[in-house]
Amino acid sequence: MTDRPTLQDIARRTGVHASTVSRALNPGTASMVKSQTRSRVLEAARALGYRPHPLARGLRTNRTMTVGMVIPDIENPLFGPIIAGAEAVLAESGYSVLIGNPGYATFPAESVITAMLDRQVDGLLVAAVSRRDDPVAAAAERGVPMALVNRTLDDESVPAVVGDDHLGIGLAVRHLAELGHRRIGHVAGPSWLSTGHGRREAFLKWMEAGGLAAEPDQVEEADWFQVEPGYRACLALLGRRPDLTAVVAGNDLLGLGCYRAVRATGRRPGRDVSVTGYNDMPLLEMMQPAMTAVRVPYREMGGRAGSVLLSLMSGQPPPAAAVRLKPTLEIRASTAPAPS
Amino acid sequence: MTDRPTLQDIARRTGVHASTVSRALNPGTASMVKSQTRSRVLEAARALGYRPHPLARGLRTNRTMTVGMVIPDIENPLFGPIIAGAEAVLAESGYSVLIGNPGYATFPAESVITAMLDRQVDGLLVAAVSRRDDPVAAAAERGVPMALVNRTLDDESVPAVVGDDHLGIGLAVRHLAELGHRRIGHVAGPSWLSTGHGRREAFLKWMEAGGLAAEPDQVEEADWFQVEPGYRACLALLGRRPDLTAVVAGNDLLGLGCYRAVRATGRRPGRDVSVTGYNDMPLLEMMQPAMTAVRVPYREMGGRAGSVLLSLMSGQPPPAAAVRLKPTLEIRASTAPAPS
DNA sequence: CCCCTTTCCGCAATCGTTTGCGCGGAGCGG
DNA sequence: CCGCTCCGCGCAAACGATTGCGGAAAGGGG
Repeated sequence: MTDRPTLQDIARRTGVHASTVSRALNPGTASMVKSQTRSRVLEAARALGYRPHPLARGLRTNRTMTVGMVIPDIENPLFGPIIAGAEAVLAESGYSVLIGNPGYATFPAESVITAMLDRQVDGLLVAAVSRRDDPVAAAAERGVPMALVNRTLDDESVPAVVGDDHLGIGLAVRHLAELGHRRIGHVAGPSWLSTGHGRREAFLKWMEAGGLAAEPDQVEEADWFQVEPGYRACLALLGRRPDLTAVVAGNDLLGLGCYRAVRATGRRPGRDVSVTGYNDMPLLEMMQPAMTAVRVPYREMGGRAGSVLLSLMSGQPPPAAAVRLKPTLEIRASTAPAPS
Repeated sequence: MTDRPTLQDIARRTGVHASTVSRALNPGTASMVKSQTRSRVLEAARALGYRPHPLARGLRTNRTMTVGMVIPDIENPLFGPIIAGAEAVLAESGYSVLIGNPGYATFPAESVITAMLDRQVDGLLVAAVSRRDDPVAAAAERGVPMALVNRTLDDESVPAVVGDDHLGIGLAVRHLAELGHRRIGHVAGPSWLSTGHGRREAFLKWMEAGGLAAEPDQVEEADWFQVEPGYRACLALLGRRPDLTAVVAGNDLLGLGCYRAVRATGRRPGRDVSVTGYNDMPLLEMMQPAMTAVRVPYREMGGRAGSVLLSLMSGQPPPAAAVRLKPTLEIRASTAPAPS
């Protein structure tokens, strides 16, 4: 609040011109200044506690050292680690993170994005994207450096950092197969999201690869990645196919919905019907039964996305393909040998 | 990315001076310009799609329309709703939210705060504060508009929006008393946090008020608001006082730790020993048994904090006392009549 | 001894807004 | 008809940094 020292102050103190001070302080132009005067400038700057004024600098250089991060619903615990990972990496390079939360209806994603661009952010990190998302693609088209996190566009026209869903679902299916399960169902997430779609495809592929039956009626789609829709979908699935001995859920919350559905049919999850989750969110191990789940490294995902964005902003070409992080399988009590 | 229209462009188009355009566009100075020219200016501005350049404006006015938000560990699901609530309210008034995450050891809170002040934020929202937090108090002393969320300072020298812990603990204790419990224990959070401290004090007060025994050995403090510390603390508590029939936990996670501790003594939570949580985080109702908990309106808390900050930034005096939001009690299966 | 190159640094413009100041003209009272 | 007060608007100076350009001094080669 008290007025901070400016370049002029340092200039007066050292008897040189402000432009020289600027050059001395800026690593890129430091070589244009005699090392002796440079050190005098640095000394004075340190003594006065000089901090470059970000707005003045940004006005001149068109860089704000700020990136925008668009998160669909922050309330989802999933995004905490992603934000934390990204923020840590970006802060390391001096960037700050502006977060925007397209509300349920209040602020559509488009307005959040334009608001951020108006604010002259240097780049964008978008966690909220459907398989075809026009505002996002449009912004990318306009040359704004940007990276997607967690979900991606169908055409992969924008660099993205996501989990390797194919691998992850494979871990779950193979684990169940090894336990002797042969009739396995899938409660899928919304097919208009890359995660919902991709995991469903992966499920069918892996079932086939394992020589297991993969009829269309073994898959039921939930409207949304939440407990209640998972419950309804799984209830429909089990009603149709009471012979299933295991269910691969597209998401942890869907998995919890499956618990309820299994119980509703008078059976016990983890004993009569095995269930696997996806994401491995916190406290999953506290459920009864503790849920076996595919663990996605979300914090690392945020960090990698930050790195990708950094390299984009420094002018480097985008990576050829989406970065896919390898998941692991956390085996707990919700999966057991198939009842014979 | 493509160069945006400036005041000059509008000025040229309407044949007036740029300063007139500025006045016409600015609500505060709009009365200084003839309404006819004003409407011509507005028309041209709309036609060109003019957006004021935030950096240029900020440089001149010393206002960035940005507030910083300091969150201790974003990974904690607790903070999602707080962020969402604050962001929604602030966005309504045109403010953007910059988030800072003092890492475990990488970036201390102080450096995060100074980084934000360097960026010329107009105000600060701090969710990470211990009962005595010097960097925070110092920044407030310097006149930076700021509000605390969720936790507060002992001396309440800084405006804060928190939950009413006294009321909340009262709900839990009275509920248990009505169920016939008379020997109730408390697993407290860290006493150096206002939440941990306040809830412990409230517990003792309410026990006394209810005519129930409140010996010091009925309280055990956990190192941290997490499951594992809660487990250890509750184990110690039950080891010392096997006669307790109920435990009030300082936090949901501590409550989950209590579940484990109760089971470790060969009893069943919710049947032999009742347990209450605090916060009512998502999925608590999915636990076995579903946990009775005091629900704190976190989203509203974030929103209120945003409002307080807005009024501070508009120059109004700080509210006399901390805003305390009323909690409610969600009664579930982890509390039952005391065994006779 | 002269000229050319290099090194170091000052000058001033620039980024896009806001705002104090002053000026011309219109309106009005005397 | 003069002088006063407003009203509406232009002028130019900020805000604090970066950067192209040019100039002075120093150094080196012929």
